[in-house]
Amino acid sequence: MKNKTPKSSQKNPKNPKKAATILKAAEHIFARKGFQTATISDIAKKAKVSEATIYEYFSSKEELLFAIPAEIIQHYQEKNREILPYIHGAANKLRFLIHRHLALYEDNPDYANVVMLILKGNPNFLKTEAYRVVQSSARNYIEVLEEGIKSNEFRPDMDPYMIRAMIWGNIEHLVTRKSLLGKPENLTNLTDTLFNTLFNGIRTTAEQPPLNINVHLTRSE
Amino acid sequence: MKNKTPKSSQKNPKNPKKAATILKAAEHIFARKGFQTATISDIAKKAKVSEATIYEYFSSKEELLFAIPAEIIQHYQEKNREILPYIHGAANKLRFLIHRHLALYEDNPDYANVVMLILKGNPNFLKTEAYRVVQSSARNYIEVLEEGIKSNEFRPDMDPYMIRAMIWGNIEHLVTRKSLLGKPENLTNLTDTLFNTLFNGIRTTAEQPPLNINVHLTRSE
Amino acid sequence: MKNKTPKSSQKNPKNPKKAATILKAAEHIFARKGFQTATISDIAKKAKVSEATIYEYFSSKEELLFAIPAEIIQHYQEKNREILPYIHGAANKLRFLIHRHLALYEDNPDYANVVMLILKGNPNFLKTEAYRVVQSSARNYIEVLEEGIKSNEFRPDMDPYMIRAMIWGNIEHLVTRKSLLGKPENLTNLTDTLFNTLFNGIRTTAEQPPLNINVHLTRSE
Amino acid sequence: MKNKTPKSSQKNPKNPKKAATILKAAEHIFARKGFQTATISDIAKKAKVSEATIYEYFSSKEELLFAIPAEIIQHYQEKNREILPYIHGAANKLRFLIHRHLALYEDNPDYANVVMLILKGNPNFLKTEAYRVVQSSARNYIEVLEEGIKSNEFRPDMDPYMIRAMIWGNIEHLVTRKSLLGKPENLTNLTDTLFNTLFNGIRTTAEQPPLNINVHLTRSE
DNA sequence: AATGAATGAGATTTCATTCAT
DNA sequence: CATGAATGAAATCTCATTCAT
Repeated sequence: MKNKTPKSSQKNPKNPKKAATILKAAEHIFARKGFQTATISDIAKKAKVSEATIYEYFSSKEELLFAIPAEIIQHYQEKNREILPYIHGAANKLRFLIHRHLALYEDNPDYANVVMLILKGNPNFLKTEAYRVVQSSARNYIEVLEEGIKSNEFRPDMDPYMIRAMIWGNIEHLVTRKSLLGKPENLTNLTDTLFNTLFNGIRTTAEQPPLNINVHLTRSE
Repeated sequence: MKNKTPKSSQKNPKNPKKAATILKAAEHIFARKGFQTATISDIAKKAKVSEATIYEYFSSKEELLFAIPAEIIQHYQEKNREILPYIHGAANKLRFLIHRHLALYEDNPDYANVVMLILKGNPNFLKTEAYRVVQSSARNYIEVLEEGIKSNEFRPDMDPYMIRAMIWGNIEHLVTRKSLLGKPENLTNLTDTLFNTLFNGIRTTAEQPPLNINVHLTRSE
Repeated sequence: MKNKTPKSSQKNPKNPKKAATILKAAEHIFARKGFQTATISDIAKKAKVSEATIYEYFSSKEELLFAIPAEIIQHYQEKNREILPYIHGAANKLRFLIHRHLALYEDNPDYANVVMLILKGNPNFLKTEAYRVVQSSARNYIEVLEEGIKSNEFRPDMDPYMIRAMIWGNIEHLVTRKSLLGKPENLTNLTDTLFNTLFNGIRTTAEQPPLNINVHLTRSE
Repeated sequence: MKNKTPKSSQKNPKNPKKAATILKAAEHIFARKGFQTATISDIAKKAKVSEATIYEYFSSKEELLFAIPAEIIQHYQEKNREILPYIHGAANKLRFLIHRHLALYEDNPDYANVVMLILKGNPNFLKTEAYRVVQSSARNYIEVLEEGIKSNEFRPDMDPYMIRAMIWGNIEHLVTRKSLLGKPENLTNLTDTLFNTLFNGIRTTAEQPPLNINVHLTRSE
């Protein structure tokens, strides 16, 4: 007789405004308490709804967590796709992507916390629709980097995937530090440093063995 | 997050061998199940001791978690400190550090999992003794980078902290990917790619700063 | 067991057709899921009405359950009362009752499930109007059995209540088996077996010790 | 990472006495409140242990329920098997089984409640080990009935399975009535009524096969 | 008359942790 | 030293039920 129906992970958006309220509350609480420590009760209180109401909109605590990035990342990627074509040159595009990436986290510190401290460590997130969008936004980098190679702006021997890992890793490292230590107060300011370092490397130009050309002017006798 | 009275965080190492067994078991279990999902019972079973015995050696589940990196990171850093002086040139030292860093995670995949997916998201880890060692190992990078500036191997205008973030972030990004997706099968192989990119940047050589041409006009007698 | 204020147990039959639809749906769901496991939501879906509508017709889940037998048993008993007078002889009447009893469950397997697996275990059902009708239908048996005693068809020393318990128990046992195990595929076919066994007992006739009467004819001297 | 181990439904009998205490408490509470209405908390209070302790011994509320009949039915059946061989004649054996059956419930009214009102309606019970024993005890009846046919004590045309259904159903009907209505105060007293009715039927003796009268005419000398 | 939306009210279950032996 | 046994303390999640529209 027992017969659990496999709960539909898609709840009807009865009242989209309330869903958004709950999501914001969840983001706030998760960002401060972590996933396990945060309770549905905390979130319900913050959102000023009953706990049961949360379950009307999200079928589990984890689904609630995973729903947090969905909209923001979607919007982020759409805007990227919209603007990129207007930017000239792969290097400029790359700088733009880096800036956007940093701004995303700078403008949404709670979101940054949730992503860096909670979602990144949760393998189930990989199965999420939101993660699909993350992947698609990662492709931006690859496309721009390949464009730069074609246009001769970037070294042809570089591996776009490695470069992306470098950028992505750098950004996430900075964001995580900010989340945990508050240290790099401002993130977007670092856009140029990051870009320039990546673009030029750290080798001192002087290091490039200067060509010493000794020209001996000899007076012809 | 939860922050109970910190108890005697130093338990008598009654039987160091058993402590090590427990730690290995914990690493194994945590790596596979995550912190919350893993149970003391799981770990006890794996270590073939009773749950109560675990509490003889570690005063809480979280302390057990934090104890995992202690030894490995200590040993890692000591070896770094030991070898570094024998390496000539900041660039070579930097390459060495990157290699060691990648090897650390490559050689200890369970440890990598624990660090990337669990510890990084736990703010309490920052208060840990082990984290102190992590910080000290982070200083290696700064020292080497500063040495490189002094020795004119690296650009004087670069920010060592930013460069370190770049390297560190890149490495952790790669390691996390490997933990979650298994993707970069081999990590240490990437040492040179990472180093070279960082060293030379991605700008095509054609656009590199113009050669310095020193013209010495010598009057021939 | 739980016994909340009994509310207005008589709801206005706003739309009798809809009430019937809901009842059929409830019977279907309860029969398959049991009382606790079945949800109002399940029933609402099956009946294609909203959950709130169910509460327009039935004031609680339990009242809904108890409403299921009401009509069917009423109709069953009315028909019994109607036909019985036309049957000649207590034995024939008894056979008729058994047949009807078996047919009731055979023709309504969902109803059989609900009665055997759910209602029988619920003490609150005894306070129900429907149970009153069950009792009155039980009286049929008593009346017929007593008639049989009077008419000398049945042993005068038998206890009608015990006999009824025997019949009733036998039938319910068979029906329950069918509900749970599907085993006696056909129920009404068993009417005669049941009746004959009851009527004749299981003692072999040969077993009745033959009376040996020795008659000595003596010639008077 | 999530990885629920499929709980072993066999818990170590750490302390058999405590397990028995819990079982008795559960029987008591379930008998009075029904399965759903009874709470683990109720049972824990009655057994004077914590709720968690109950879960040390039984892995779920339902398993706790199913554990109730295990021992009692086992013991019941063992005793039956032990005594049966000493009884002479199928009829006597049958009377014995009926008596034992009634006594089982008479002597354990809480147990009777649990079986009649709760277990009988739970299809999962059929998958239970205890149910296996019930089945084996049901086989007693069949064996005795078949023996009676062979020995010519019982009619050869009777269906043992039907007869068993009759007895079993009758008994359960009486026990259920007693559980719900308290009505047949005494159960074992009914043994003979039940047996005799079954044995002789309810047909009036007048209609029974005519007596055999042997008349020996002897000529006196 | 019908229902979408909201929630009150708990119960089961899980573990980390303790303590007496 | 080691551990078997016991439990305190919550948290998630489920539904029957209500009410405003």
